[in-house]
Amino acid sequence: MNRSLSITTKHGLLKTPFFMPIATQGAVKSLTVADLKRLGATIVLSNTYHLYLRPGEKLLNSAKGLHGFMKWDGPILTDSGGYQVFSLGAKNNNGLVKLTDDGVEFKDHLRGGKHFFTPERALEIQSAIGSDIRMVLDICSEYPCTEEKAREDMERTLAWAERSIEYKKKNDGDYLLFAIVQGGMHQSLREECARRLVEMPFDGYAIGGVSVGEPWEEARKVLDWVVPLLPENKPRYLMGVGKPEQMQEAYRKGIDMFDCVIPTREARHAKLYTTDGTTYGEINILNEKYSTDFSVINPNSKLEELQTYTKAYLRHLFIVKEPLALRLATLHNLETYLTLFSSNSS
RNA sequence: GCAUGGAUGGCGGAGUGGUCAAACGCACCAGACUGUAAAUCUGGCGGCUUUAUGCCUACGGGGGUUCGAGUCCCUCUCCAUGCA
Repeated sequence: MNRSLSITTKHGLLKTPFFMPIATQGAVKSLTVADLKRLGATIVLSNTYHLYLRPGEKLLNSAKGLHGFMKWDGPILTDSGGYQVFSLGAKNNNGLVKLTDDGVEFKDHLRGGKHFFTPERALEIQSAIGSDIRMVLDICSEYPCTEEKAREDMERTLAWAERSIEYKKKNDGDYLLFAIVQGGMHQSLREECARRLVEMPFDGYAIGGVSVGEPWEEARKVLDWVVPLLPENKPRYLMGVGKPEQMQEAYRKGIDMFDCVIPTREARHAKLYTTDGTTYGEINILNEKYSTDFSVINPNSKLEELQTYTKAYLRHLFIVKEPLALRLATLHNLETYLTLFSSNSS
């Protein structure tokens, strides 16, 4: 079953399934927009919290949004900052984040200043960014999480989803709004959350609260509980997952959209994700055995640099800390990730 | 030739009588990373042993003092600086 949907956005038509390279701060680290086009990226993901801190809404407004600023003319999806509540706060329990029913108070990680995000505020900032697909502010339960805490997070996520819908109705609504299913690793919560969200008129539904440290088996179960409850005709987005095989499995289970920091972050850490078109592998290019491996980085690449430069050369660039290493590795991993579904969807 | 100060692991550099196979860097080897506080973090890094609170060899060479020396003494070699 080759599930495929079309998603219409202000900046073009998207065809699922697809992977979204992550441009948290308005750039896919080490790449240009032209690189992204060459790689065949159709959409990028950016981040409300980070862009709110820098460059800030005011500048984004005068730059004609993130599209105008970074010169990407395709669709942009923005995460709401919900994940930063988790990664800056809940995950470390460092007092940077305080949750209430109304919203979340942050101490930002740069200057320590206080900020208050509500679901409405998160959408307001996303409007300054001008993203095509906007995520509701949610609460990502940590792993592991008691049922009691997961329910509290879920109830807030649901209430915030409702408020987000209201906000969209009252304001310029020329964008797609996605809800996020939470509920930890608890089947009843996940199912309840999905059912209640589906009753609200969202343009798409994401599954959040996975890839937070749980074994893949757990995430797989969440997919099995939630996906059947989501509407067939609306896009389903699995947030933050994952390894190539995990994404393909999730696609088979009915997921349409993916994002993950793995290809870009790990590229900068010298891990290369390889494929021969059917199977996937990982190599640490820093390993000594590549010091004399003069085979090219990827003979099947559509990028000239990847079928020219050798592995031994790339390893050398990493060792001497040449910035070109980060760029080549990032190009390589994204190419692998962006061709993940090219055989399934035709 | 005299005087003074040095000589420590691949390199730099701690250490002045025991808890030193030797801090900390660097280099090297390996691992981690899943809605990016991440060009980051973790581990290893004399030899042997599967492991170890294990054994062996080690702080320029040789000799000595001491229960015990990288640390104290004598001597040799080399290096640096100063004076002849």
